[in-house]
Amino acid sequence: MLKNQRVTDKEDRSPRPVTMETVARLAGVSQVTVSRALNEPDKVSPATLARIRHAIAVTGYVPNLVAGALASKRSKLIAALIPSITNIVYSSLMQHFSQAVRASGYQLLMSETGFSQDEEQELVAKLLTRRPDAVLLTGIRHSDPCRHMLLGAGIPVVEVWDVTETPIDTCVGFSHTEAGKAVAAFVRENGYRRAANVSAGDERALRRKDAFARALIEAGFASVPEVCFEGGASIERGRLALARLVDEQAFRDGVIFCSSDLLAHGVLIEAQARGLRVPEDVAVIGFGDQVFAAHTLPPLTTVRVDRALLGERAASALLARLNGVEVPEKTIDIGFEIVRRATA
Amino acid sequence: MLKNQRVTDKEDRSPRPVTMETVARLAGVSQVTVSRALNEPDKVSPATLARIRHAIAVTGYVPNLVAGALASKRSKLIAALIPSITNIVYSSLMQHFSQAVRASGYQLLMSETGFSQDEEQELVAKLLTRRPDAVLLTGIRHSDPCRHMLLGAGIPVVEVWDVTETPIDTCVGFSHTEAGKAVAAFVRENGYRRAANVSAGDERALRRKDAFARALIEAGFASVPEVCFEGGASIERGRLALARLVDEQAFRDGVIFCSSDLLAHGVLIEAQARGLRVPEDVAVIGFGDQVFAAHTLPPLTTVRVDRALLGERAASALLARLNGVEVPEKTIDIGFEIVRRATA
DNA sequence: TTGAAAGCGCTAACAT
DNA sequence: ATGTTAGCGCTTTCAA
Repeated sequence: MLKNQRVTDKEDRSPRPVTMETVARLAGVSQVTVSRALNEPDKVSPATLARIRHAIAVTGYVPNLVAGALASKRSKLIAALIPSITNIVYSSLMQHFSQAVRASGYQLLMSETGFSQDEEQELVAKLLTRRPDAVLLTGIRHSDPCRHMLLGAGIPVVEVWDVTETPIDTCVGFSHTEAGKAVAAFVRENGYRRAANVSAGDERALRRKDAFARALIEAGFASVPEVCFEGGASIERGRLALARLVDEQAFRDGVIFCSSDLLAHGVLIEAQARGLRVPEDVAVIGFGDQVFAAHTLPPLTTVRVDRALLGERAASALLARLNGVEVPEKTIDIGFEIVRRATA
Repeated sequence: MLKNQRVTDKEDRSPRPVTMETVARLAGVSQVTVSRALNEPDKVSPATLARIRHAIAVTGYVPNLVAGALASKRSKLIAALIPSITNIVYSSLMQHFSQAVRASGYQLLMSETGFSQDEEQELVAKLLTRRPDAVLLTGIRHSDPCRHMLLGAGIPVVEVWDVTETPIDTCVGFSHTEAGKAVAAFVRENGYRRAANVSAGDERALRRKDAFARALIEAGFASVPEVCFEGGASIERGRLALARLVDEQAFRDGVIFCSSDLLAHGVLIEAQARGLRVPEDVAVIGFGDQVFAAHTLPPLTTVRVDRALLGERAASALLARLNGVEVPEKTIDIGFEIVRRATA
């Protein structure tokens, strides 16, 4: 007998994974019943349910969602592409979005595009390989192959942080052109005669900047000097920007519109280092209304975008489509708001 | 004929997904050959390879990794658990880690624990459901069920940001106790007679704080007042902390050790708002050496931890084990470094 | 170099 | 309330 066993189990030294079948045998039911106990417990009698739960506890069974996803064609995965995970503007959006979709049982597969369309396209290809149930994209500019892949996948897509009449599927955000114009109007209403732009290399930031400058030029400003950086915003770059504006572009006084609060904070610090008074000598307007904006010296005037709302709206747009609900509006504009504090 | 077709395809209105089989038929080969063309192109003749590639382009075939993962028992997925995605300390670690593992074809499934062990445990359960090939955890404190699940999964695990003699599998980080002591030594060497702590509610931060205070008390300091916050660090809380220290704890002068650069920055701002000179009245030491630390006013003295190195080491520890390489050391200490600038 | 067959662990019909 | 059967779209043997 013993010998027989030895012969039987040969090289069988790989630990068999615990599957539904394992649990089923222990509970004295069939494998499907275990599946039901997990997915539709009401359809299983209390007695069997208890036996199955016990068997699960005893075996330490962990459901295999990759098998489940293959069989059901639903992965319960949402792919999300953001430009940069270290940029709080995007990471906090992900935080809210993630929370909202998790409540419906979805997990997030997140990747960074580094603000590159090519990278984004490659990542979309990689991500679709996991058969996500939906996709979140940042911005409305995407390569054609990217759009095609997404369209071909036939899954809900939401583009965030911007609005367009022609989204891939749905989009939720606000108009960056309008934001730039609104800040220009604010600047004029407050009697500034000179203005400058400081901007990071974000396509949307550039559109705000351009709209801002255009509106001011049209209103009679002689020129709107600017300092633009490739890549991300930082306090260091904000300091550098003011230095350049003052030292190289002869910017003496006026208001500076920054494409992010981080840059604005840098401008504030550099102004202080140079003994420039804010807002008397240089006024500063940020963008984003990050948590620290209310606590700089002086408190920062900025443009608020409700990122929590953005995340929730993006999630509910996707969840609605995943639940087969008809969504009337393809485009949701959550707007923005100028928060006046003390720097302008 | 036409009629026949109609009858044949009944209700067949669901678009058949493009599978390897689809590609195979178009290329005139069997399905396995397509699989080989994708995974081991050298084992396929150039001619067939070309036909297959053409067929893939024509059909827009997107490989199904969920099927692949089920069959191969390798998901090419790494699960990562961090306390908070909006904390740059963790998000930048993820950025580096992600880059390193992506180079080997792995994707990241990331979730936030919100500094909670219970949440972490729940997330581990959820994540294991996706059958990741490896797991990254933040810190060395985990619930017992969490450890069990991970051990049971039989996959490589790396714990980051801390070191211990008894990791679940491997760990890479540095000693927070040693960091606290080192800062205390720095404080004494520089002749400070009074010190305080400002800390966020991070278990590791608390250990640094305690080691710092203990070392100073042992060295004869009368007391080390402290302000601790539950939850994350912020500039606002840094400002509030200095206010409390001065207004409520009669902290008149000395050095303040902050558990993060963000808190330190807040202290700096509040000091300025109160007309306190830095470092003459209050000296400040941060933690993390974030990019902005060199650009505050004055530039911030802080403790540098090489997060890029941490991410890379964590990745290579995991990748080595995934490749079946024997890893001699279970624990990697990447150390830290006090960066002296102008605030202390 | 290529193919046939057998699963991976689950869910989706369809019985009973 | 429970079970049977048939896949999901791949990879892994093993043959040819």
